[in-house]
Amino acid sequence: MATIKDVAKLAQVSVATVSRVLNSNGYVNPTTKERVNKAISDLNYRPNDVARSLFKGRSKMIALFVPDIMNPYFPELARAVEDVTNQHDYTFVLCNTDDDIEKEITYLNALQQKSVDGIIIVSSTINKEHIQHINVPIIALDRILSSDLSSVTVTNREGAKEATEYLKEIGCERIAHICGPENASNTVQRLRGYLDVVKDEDWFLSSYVVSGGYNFDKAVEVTINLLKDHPEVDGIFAANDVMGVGVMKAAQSLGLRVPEDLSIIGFDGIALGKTTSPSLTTMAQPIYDIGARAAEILIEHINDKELLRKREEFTVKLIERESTKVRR
Amino acid sequence: MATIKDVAKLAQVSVATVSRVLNSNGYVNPTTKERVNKAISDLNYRPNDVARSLFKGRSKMIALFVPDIMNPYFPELARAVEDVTNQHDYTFVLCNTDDDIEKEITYLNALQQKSVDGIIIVSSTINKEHIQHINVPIIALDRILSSDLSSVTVTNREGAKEATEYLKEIGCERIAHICGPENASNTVQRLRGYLDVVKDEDWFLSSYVVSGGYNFDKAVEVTINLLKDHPEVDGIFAANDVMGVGVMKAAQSLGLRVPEDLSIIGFDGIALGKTTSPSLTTMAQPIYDIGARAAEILIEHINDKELLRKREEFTVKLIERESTKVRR
DNA sequence: CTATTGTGTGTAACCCGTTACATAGAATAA
DNA sequence: TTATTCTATGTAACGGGTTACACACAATAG
Repeated sequence: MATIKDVAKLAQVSVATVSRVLNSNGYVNPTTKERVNKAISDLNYRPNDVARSLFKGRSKMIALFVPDIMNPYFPELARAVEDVTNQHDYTFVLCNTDDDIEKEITYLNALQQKSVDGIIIVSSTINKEHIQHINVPIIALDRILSSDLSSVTVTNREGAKEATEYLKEIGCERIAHICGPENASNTVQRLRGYLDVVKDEDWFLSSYVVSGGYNFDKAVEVTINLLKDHPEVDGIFAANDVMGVGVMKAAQSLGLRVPEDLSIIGFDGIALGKTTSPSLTTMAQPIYDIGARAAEILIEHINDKELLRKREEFTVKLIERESTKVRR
Repeated sequence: MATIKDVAKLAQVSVATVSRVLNSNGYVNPTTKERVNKAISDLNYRPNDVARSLFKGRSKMIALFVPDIMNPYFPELARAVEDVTNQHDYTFVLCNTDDDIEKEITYLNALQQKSVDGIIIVSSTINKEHIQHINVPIIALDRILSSDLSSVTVTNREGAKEATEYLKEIGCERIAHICGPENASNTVQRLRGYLDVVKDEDWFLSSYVVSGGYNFDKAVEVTINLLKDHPEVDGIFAANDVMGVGVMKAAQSLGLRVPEDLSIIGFDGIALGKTTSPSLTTMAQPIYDIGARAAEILIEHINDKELLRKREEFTVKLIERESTKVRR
């Protein structure tokens, strides 16, 4: 690979002049500039980003932490972050953390050593202390990690409330909830939204809430148990779509008709919900927009270290599909 | 951030000695070593990887090109590559190419400028010429890009043949095929496997093959048309699971029972196939293993520039689920 | 007892850019 | 006409590591 010295030699100028041409700063005589550009293209020269990074202390890389890219919520998020990242000439690094704090810390260190410019984090385990000594901008996504971090989230509680109310509206009289893992903040929010609607109903039982850990197989299993114990349940709000589809699978395996016998609503709005028969009604998040916005805010922080903390909250939107009865 | 000089000063040695301790090479007196290690931990020093990369000309980064991480086949692949990558202390860079050669070339250049150590590519557009002047090891995944590249693929043709034969065995008498996009090499292979079985059947019609572009919505659409034109079709081999689920959706929307009226088999073995009712019978690829193996071979190439080209082919395996009639 | 090898450490060049600073001629201002 | 500013370019330090080479002393060999 040609270096800036080779270009300088061929164009008969100093490396400083070549650098000026490359970065369009300082004075360069148009004739000289042309000579340098010719040398650059003749040698097919491309500046070494590593050397640049070393001097600048910045690497033009952005990392995204997700628990597991195999969870279908994350690919769209990752895609959004990558797209924005690329538009701004950053390179995108993906880190699967398994919500394992050890792995997260290892990544945090490795990325710092690589002078990564910023990190977007979806995590249930990282807290203020883990990141206080990190001098790279961090954005919390989907969940809030620390009071002094910018974040992009959604109206989990309100959305959950709306989902549950929707089930009531269409005529469900016993509504259960399959919630996520206890340690995730959005599990708590969505559960609260559900309880906001049902806790004062005379039919409400605490056993109408069971945890499916945001996991398909677990959701199938707990739903089967729930429906066996409580055949009166005619509506289920699943805290995410993966579990919503699990609930549908469970219902169908028990011979229940969806939505005639059981209405199901999910949360997230991932593509999976469109593939089932019947397709899944859901409270959809603008997943791509969330990821894109997080990346934009991160880049703002990178460009302006003094930028104040931002908190942005997207609203979720009901998508009526086939897993719920038609509104009367 | 502390530098090696700070450590050297604190430990009262030269930077060379610190470097020797860090890299465990050369002679270092045990006492000195201890002093250096103390200084390192006192300062919480971590070597700057950018400086290291500049000197070494290697960055400890590996990139994966996929058409689109939102296609559910790729997250598992990406996960595998990332896991292996991490085990060997590499950082994982994900690139969504949309099978757009412009984007691919842009990435190739950007990664070279970053001294990336190796690239794993899934692409239908990149060919020999695009990569001949690239001096970084490249592995072709899922599809073969160039005769001189190591690759990891699956037995597409044999798997397709087996899938089609399976439909025959369970009693299907008119078997159609929803194929992938024309430009993908595995589309061609899977189509050949299908034709190997059916081309000499007296019932076979060329209109039994339609393209669904590996896409859910497209597959739903073309299947509806196919089944309207050819109500005699009682078995469909979809070239991937996403389309297989689309076929199921189409069949159910037409009021057909699966598998009683129509048996459906997919290809890939992604998690999606387990979520539907009925669940999707498929020719499963060992997706994780494929990705992991590609990453391992890449690392072998990185460590040994003289390593000969390797061609590894994984076999696919029938997973009988509920979308096909039971074998008589 | 000298020659050789092993041990332990430091100096400085190198990787490849960027940029502060120096220099100098040309253009403009006073 | 002289002072000042603008234009144009070069030299060299710098970023933070790694390592070739030099040097010195200790241990072992002959």
